[in-house]
Amino acid sequence: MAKNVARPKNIRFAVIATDIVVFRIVAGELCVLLGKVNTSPYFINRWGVIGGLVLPKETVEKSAERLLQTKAGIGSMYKEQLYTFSSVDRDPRGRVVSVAHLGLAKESLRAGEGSMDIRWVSLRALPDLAYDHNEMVAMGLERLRARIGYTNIVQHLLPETFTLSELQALYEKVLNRKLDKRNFRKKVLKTRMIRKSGIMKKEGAMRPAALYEFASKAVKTVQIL
Amino acid sequence: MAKNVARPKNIRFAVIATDIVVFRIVAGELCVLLGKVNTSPYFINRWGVIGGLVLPKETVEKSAERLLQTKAGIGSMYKEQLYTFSSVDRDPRGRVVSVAHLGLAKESLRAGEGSMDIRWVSLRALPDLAYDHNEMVAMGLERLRARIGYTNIVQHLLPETFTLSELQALYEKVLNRKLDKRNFRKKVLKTRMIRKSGIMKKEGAMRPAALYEFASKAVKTVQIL
DNA sequence: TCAAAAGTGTTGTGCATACACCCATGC
DNA sequence: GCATGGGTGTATGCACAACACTTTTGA
Repeated sequence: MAKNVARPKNIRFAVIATDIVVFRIVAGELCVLLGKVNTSPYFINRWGVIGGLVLPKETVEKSAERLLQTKAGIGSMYKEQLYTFSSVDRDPRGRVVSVAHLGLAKESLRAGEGSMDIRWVSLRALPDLAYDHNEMVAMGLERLRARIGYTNIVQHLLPETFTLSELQALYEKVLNRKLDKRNFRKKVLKTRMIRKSGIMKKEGAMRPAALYEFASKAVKTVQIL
Repeated sequence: MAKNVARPKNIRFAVIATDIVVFRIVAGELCVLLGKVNTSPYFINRWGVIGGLVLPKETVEKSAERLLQTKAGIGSMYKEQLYTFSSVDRDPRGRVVSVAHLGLAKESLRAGEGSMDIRWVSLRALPDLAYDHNEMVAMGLERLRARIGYTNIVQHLLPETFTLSELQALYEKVLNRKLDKRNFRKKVLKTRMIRKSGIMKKEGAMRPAALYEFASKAVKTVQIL
């Protein structure tokens, strides 16, 4: 290496944190998981995504998992790294570098029910969040939109079995636009990423719908849209 | 938030670092910038990508810029965040969380010339690197490959003006496969991401080639391949 | 006139889009 | 028999892949 640069006396000046932008469909709406933030005097009763400090003996991924568990009572879910936010003044209390994650939760999952401090909030009614969390949510949504077009990660927002109409509705929610039913079915079946479960869904006074399941739980890239 | 977790007595246990995987075409080969790593007794005379500690008053992006400047004498270049590596034992000396970046350098750029500690190394002859740097390089290459297919970032590997054959050769180097000349030209021109500069390149006993330039310096997403 | 790279079009095939009606069920 | 969502096919145009020869220049 060329030359040594002046080093700060204390090289451990920063705190490492992680934040998780968790999406989930709730009552037909694409929602994000928020928790109350109270870091007086800077943020009083604001909302923010779930996050917290990384511990000395855990990776940021493990930390994200632990924080979801302890702060929102959520078990395991699909997660991927999103972006690392390192603005010097992103936390008014001091230097905090946060590794943001994208998380996807199934509708069946229950989190923070009964708690006043944890809520699923529709993206169409997103408040001003603490810190740079609005930016994180925007980035998470952008990433989700991109990735459902070429991977099978939507499965993490769906139950084990689902109808094609439900799958299409989910794509439409995430992409925020209508899709053609026949073309959607052709495309999604052509990828072979889903297959018929063999079971039918009977519900109400309607023709029963075939229930499908994902062929592989591993994240795969396939051209869908 | 639900409950408080036990916090470590010193929450500032970690060091934040950044590493930059810089690609550049050198003599027709796709190369990556490496520097000598000597962290006795763990790594003696190994190679690794350029990196170092983030300072208290800089973002990781600024830090990457500074480190490239001071360690390799490189000015500004295109950079984007790649991934944050946080394995607990990725650095044998202690906990270091590193935010890796992807960098692209033009062939005209000179770095570390004359230094024994800085080298551009062909990807086809990549040695065992220090830390988790092989993983970083692999991830950087994967990202570059994906992104040249749908953005105009190749421009950062090219001089201001270039011929279509040079552009195609670059795509072939990065993707490591041959492309059809006529189809390549049609596709790349259809995106309108490049345009004729109006100048011709005369060289040797050959038909002169039209020189092209990028229409926009901003990173844009366009369907290319 | 030769060597070396630049430049250029057509055709077939498959894929995407647009679009509307019948089906199965429970009440 | 009606209301509700489930399920299906075709025609058209567009995009992509495969493919080979002529042009321009300097030596």
